[in-house]
Amino acid sequence: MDHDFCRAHCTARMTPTEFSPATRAQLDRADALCTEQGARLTQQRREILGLILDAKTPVGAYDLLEKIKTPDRRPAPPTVYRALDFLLEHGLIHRIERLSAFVPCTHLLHDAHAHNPDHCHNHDHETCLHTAQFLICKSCKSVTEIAESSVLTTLRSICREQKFAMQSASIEVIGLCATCAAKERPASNAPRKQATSSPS
Amino acid sequence: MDHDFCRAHCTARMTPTEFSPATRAQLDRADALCTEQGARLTQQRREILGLILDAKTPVGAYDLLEKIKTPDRRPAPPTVYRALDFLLEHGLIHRIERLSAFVPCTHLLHDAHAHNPDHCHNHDHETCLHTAQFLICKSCKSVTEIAESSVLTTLRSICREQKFAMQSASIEVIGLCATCAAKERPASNAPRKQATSSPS
DNA sequence: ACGTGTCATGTTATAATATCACGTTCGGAC
DNA sequence: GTCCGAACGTGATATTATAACATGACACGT
Repeated sequence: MDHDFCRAHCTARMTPTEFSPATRAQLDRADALCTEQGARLTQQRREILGLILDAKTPVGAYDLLEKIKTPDRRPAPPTVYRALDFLLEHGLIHRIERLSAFVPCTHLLHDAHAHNPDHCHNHDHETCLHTAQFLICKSCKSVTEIAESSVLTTLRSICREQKFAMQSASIEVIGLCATCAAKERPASNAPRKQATSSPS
Repeated sequence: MDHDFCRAHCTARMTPTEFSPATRAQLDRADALCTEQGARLTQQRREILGLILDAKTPVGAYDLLEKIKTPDRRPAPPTVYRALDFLLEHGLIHRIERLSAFVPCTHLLHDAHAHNPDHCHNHDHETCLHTAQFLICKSCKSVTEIAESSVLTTLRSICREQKFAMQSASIEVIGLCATCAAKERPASNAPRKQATSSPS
């Protein structure tokens, strides 16, 4: 049948998700990083990473699983988890523990000089420490990665004192982002009127 | 029947788990804290808290569920989760996100002057911020709560800058405790950075 | 005593997240 | 080509968490 014939030709898959040029640029950078580490950013891993890059909020494993389904292809959870493990190991994404969800690491998001190793204050690849800090909005689930190196420095010195061999750390601050905080307090006990309740 | 008669008397349950005097003292303090907050540390919550206090490492919800089972009584998950929610809300335990498990808050563990509110540098009850920092040993799962208030202060100021309304934070450092680190490195005198490339 | 409200608990089912085990395929080294 | 290890497919299952609704226990006013 035509169908089989077609599949025999397009050996593995239909063109997967199409990403925007900006996303593709980020993916290409990720690819370069992997190559440099002697790892392969396969099509599948690339697709998962692209979806995480494009999402505005953290994405769960099963969300990803849904998104990569096609009429031809119904991947199972391990497919996604394997890709996520790879991306985590290579420092391309972070896991937000509080949400059981994933976000891209900022060093992929910010512009193209990305490859200069010493612009990464927070990603100390020397010591294999892939660590970051997040502000997580309880209401809209948005996540902001912050890079306050002093926090990490402090933690490191505490660990040294205790002879604790630090490998990584997660710092997650829960609360309300500026936008949501404004919404949730329409006319609270605050003495001042806070205007500017701008709708999103 | 005898059985019904007995139950009518011992209204709710058999003596649940028996705790050591030390644990009981901690539970009594927890009880006092609750009362002060207008909350009730019921028998059930007390039992769950006692089990968490007695455990040497973080305890999972389903571990607790197993432990509170008796021939008479086969509680379901919500029973445990409700107790845990209560204990979390009242600042008696912490959740370790990385392990999906629970540990007692140190202010219950350390001695009996407990009730002086201002010895709690780290539990800013004024602002309802119940936050702590943990060192988690990957190998033995032991967890140490540390109280470095400067970390929290730094985070708070970052949040202020970004107009982020901080409600709580989890800081979890992963690595190897002194004991396990010694075990895992039988004879590494190498000053060079050792390629620990694929441990986990 | 009687309803009534509230907090705590019981019970059944199911959702959401994550891993195991085992077989197949793919890509590169030789 | 042959071989090997990494990557992937697949089915089953483990682990963690919550929804939805019913019951029990107790205080309070009447």
